[in-house]
Amino acid sequence: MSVTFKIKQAASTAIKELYQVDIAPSGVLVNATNPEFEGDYTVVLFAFIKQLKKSPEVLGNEIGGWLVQQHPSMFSSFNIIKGFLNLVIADAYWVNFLQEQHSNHKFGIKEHTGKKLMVEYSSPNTNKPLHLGHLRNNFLGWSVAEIYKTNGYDTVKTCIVNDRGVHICKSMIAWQMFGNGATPQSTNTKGDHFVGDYYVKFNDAYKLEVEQLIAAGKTKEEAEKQAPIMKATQQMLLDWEAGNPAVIELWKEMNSWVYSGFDVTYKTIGSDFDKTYYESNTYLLGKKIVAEGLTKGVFTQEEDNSVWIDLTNDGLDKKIVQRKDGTSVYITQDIGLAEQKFEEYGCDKSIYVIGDEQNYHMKVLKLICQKLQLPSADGIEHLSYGMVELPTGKMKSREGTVVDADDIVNEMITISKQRTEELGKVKDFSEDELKNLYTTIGLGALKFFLLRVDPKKKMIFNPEESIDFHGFTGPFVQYTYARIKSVLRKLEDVGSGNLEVDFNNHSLLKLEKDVIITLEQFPTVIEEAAQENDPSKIAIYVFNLAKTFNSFYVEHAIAKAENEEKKILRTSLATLTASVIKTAMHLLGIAVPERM
RNA sequence: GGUCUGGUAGCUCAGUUGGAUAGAGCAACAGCCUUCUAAGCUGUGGGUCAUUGGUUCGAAUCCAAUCCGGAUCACCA
Repeated sequence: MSVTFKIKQAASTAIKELYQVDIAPSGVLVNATNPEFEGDYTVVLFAFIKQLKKSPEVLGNEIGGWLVQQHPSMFSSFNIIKGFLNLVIADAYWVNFLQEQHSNHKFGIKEHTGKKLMVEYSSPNTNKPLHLGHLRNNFLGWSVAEIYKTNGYDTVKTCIVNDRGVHICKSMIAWQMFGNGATPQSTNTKGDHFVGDYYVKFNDAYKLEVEQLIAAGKTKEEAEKQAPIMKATQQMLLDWEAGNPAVIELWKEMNSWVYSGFDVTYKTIGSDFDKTYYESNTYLLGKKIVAEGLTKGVFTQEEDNSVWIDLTNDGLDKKIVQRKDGTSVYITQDIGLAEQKFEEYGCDKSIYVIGDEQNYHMKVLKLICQKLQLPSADGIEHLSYGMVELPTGKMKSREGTVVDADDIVNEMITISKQRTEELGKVKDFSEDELKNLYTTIGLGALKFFLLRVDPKKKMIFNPEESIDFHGFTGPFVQYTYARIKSVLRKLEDVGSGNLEVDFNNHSLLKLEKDVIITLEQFPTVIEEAAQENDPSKIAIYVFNLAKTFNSFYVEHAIAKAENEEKKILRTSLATLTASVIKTAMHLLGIAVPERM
């Protein structure tokens, strides 16, 4: 149980005992004490003065006095400034906390709750390679799943691959026209990039044809419709849907190239999935649900046989759920897939990691599922994230301003190699160890950078300046970890004592206490991160912890502490800090090196 | 136009259900390595929290209006 919650409880009890008034613990506001005043945590009294008809001073003295008297092991003293009751937590309390947790490698990790979470993330198209925006998606999805795992959930990570449709056919047509039988192997190109190149070639050829048609007197609209390459593409989609063997064969082959490319990228960045759904298998889903919805009266059928739902009473629009030819539309497929997922896994909650341009779609999806009273409905949550933009604006593939995922990952690894070599601290590492270290640091920097920002907000990526290895970054936290481990290794050599020293009357130094207070907040932060589907809470926390520890580290010696008692205390402090950093970074998908 | 969303230091971002003099990092400037890893630490400067009004003991936070961005409003996925 967290300190702040204990304070809330104690204050609630105090008010009940002193004034016979019921105030729930959650109704007590507890903040960290402002650094200029004495105290660790502060109870804000303003909310109670009206109800209890006492001045803040009297109230503070009575509650503060009661707390110190009733819980001497927790509160050592108090003071009142205006309506703020500042509480000093007893050093013995903090020391006790440290003694209990210092060797607990699972500090902050909760027991299994039996609840199940599904996270759908990544969801690539198979016509081009991944870019920076996909990385944000992948890192968020993986991290959120891990955060829930730590909160006691069983998790299922899924991916829906958008493997069919016009965009795929574009790459296929371009390959038929310009490929001359080339393959990723024959050109020594990564499969997803290989196919992506033909997607670009398609667009170039299409643009040219449209220009020629316009020059021949067509309107822009006519030209776009009549361009031969576009007509061929649409014909190919029809052939695909009709099951034309040659088209299906080509489609399978080109997709397999893309998957082999994706596999490499996923392996590097650490994305993995328990279940992959393919849209080519799910795009016909939902018909049964439409039929059920019609009998339930949730949907209505028009004269042309198309089926609709009217959401105007919910502040939304009318939505089509089935075309007049009886085929499903996007939203219907999603409803069908939601049901299929629920039937297969029965998760309590299902988080969709999807860009914020689909906010409306996701709102409609959940609402329709609720109206249909599908069991999956209430568990649907949209983890909506903002776009990654460049200083010059949005990334546009046409203008060549897309930051390719493989490129940026490689660049980060290269930079981390340079920095590491400049510093020259790991010259004794083997080739493999060095390679691992560069990857750990490079990916750490990239993941931390993309996860440290509130997912809901769009973010700006400046290739020159954004990637830094100092300050609020992954490598800063990794470095703090490596430095602690270095100290601990030295302590092992000389043999450190255990915690059997009597700390009852031990008084903590300011910087020691700062670290312990921060450590104690970790479990609460993990809970908040899950509640809000927000890994940035973890990133901000772990940076703050590393910073606080570093301030302590430069000021006070651990291995060469003033006396044995201090040495043991600080060793356990460092041990727990390292452990929390490791756990927290893991929640972000970031590894921590023993040395760097 | 309707709906949603954002505007905080030169730049990138924090800021819990309203709480004390609005915080970090980067950049700038000034310091700290014969002592546990300087990818570190300490300090300085830097703000009309878009604007205006309202709610109250108290507003960056809540409400209203205005200004400026972005997303969305497909029988595409």
